[in-house]
Amino acid sequence: MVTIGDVARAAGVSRSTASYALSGKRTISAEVRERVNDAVRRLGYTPNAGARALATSQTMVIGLLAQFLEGEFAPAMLQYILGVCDASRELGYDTLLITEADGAHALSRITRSRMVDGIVLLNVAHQDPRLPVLRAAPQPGALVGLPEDCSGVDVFDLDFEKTGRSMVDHLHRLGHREIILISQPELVVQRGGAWVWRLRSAALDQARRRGIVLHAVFGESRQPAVGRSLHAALDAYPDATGLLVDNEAAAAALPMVLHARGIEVPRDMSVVGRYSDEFAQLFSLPYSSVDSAPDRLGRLAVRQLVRRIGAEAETNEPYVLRLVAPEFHDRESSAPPPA
Amino acid sequence: MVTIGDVARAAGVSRSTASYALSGKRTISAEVRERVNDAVRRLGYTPNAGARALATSQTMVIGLLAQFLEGEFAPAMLQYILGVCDASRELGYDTLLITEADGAHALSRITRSRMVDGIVLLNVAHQDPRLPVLRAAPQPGALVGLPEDCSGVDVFDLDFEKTGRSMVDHLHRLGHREIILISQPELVVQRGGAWVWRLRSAALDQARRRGIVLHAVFGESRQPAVGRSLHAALDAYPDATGLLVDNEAAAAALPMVLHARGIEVPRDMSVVGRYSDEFAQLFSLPYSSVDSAPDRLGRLAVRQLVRRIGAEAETNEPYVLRLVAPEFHDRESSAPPPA
DNA sequence: CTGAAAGCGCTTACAG
DNA sequence: CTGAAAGCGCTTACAG
Repeated sequence: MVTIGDVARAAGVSRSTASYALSGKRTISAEVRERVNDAVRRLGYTPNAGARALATSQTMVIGLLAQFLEGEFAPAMLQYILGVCDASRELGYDTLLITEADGAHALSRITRSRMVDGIVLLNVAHQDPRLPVLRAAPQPGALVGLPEDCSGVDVFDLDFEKTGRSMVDHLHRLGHREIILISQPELVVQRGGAWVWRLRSAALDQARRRGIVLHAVFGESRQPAVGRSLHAALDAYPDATGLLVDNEAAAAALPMVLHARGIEVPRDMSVVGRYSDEFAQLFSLPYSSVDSAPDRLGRLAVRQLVRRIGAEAETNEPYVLRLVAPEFHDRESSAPPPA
Repeated sequence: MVTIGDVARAAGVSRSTASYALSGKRTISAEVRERVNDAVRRLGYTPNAGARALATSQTMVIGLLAQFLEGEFAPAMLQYILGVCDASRELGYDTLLITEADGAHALSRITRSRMVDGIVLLNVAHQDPRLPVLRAAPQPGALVGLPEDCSGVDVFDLDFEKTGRSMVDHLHRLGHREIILISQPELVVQRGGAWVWRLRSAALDQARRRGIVLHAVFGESRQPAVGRSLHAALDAYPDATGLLVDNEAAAAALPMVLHARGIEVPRDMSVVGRYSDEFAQLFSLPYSSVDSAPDRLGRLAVRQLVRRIGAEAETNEPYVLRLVAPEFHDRESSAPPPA
């Protein structure tokens, strides 16, 4: 293994000079710098990450805690992961991906062993058992997902409340007076998936304000249950003229279900979803939707995390709570209700 | 930060004794061991990963190189990633996830800086630019995907040739005499996606042997193109009675297409796919399929990689080339052709 | 059964 | 502008 000592010897300088020449942390004569760079190239030198981490207390690695929970749609998670991973790399960091079932335990292991400079938590629950661990850790953390208690961390999420209201308003404005909301499975809510009820209760409230009827039901996360639940909802509320879908699996299953029932969108039924554009494209979901922007949220979290890693012991910068406004993407799946 | 020195002091022993007590690498009196363990618990000690890596030359991290290429179905990749990640953790390793576009460059960075003990390459192409880099690296590597040259690495893949033959035979046995094969997009093949043409040419050869007609076409990876391409294939070969689908996006789009054309499976058309069971379940694809077993392949690769990391400089164990036999999962989507 | 010391490969004050 | 030395926190021969 070629070390900085080899480089120094080849360049005829001391190890410290070689190190400074590479880091640029002090002025080095052009000639010496050239000799060092030459040696680096000739010998194919790359600093040992472990040694550097030990000396600097910086690993240049970000820990990413993902969770694949029952009742959630795994492919949707991938987009957050890729956003975080790509953004990290652009800022000079690698990504340690943690998928352990016991997230709190994994987080403790990762942070205490100093494997990472910071943590991104995905899929944060209302009262997330990982949060106390994260607050106690020496590294900063950024969340994608809004928990009950945001203290000590930077938080990013879609504004689900505004999303719910805007989805209702969109259909109300077109003249719909009875609509259905398909949420995530009830299991997700029970587990503390606050985003689900945040959208749901805001939608219910907005419907009340507008004086229209909203039937809020929980969907499923897998076929064939999800298809059945859609049919059940449509059977239960035959007069509904609009459908709000806050559930990826349901959105993916919806075309078949509507087709089977001979329902044409938007002629017979208006539909508005809430999922990422990537998702919409992959499955060609022909419904207007609010973009859940997983890539963007992941990137925002990383950017703030890296800023905080850099700031470190500096002025106590206040923690960020950023709720991204819903962006509506029109795919012409809504219209006034049938006469 | 609490170090092993703190533990040693608290336990009233030397640092080496504390270290040995924790590693168990030499016999320590029960009493001392207890004192050390107590101190560890009281102080909340966890070894510093960087320091340990420096001392042992072992990072206990596996590098996972994924690629998200145009024309490929990203959600399918997730299952390989999770297989690798979970298997690594079970064997005591963490996973560094690399998604950089320039895989060869990233691989070089990761291996030369000694961030990882071994490498898993996903989505390996026929002539993969990452392979020369991997062979030159000091760490061992395991591949998921069969390249042209397997020297110096352990290789795991589905037996795509056998898969292609068995899919054809399955329909031939039922009496089908004209069938269509939908492969991945041509772009994937051009880029060196050998698995695509391995299945395809084996299927073509097997059809020839059986004396039946096989129309092999390339599909698409996204809607709406994928739906159009399915319609086009069905328009082009109206007498075909069987459909082989080696394309996730096409499989996901197929129910809608068949529905739209009034084709009932298996009454009017027999269908056999090639995708993971997880995928089939997520989208409730009602077609019999050969399981692409991403989770299993990822796990196999990791297990062999870890074995090789352990073996290290030992007897030159020969490299493994393991092609997993196709497993057929019957979902009753095939039957004799209509009279 | 235990301890003192060297060494892993870096970086960075401290001196000049 | 450069070098000799200390130190980051571990592990592991070497001695006893």
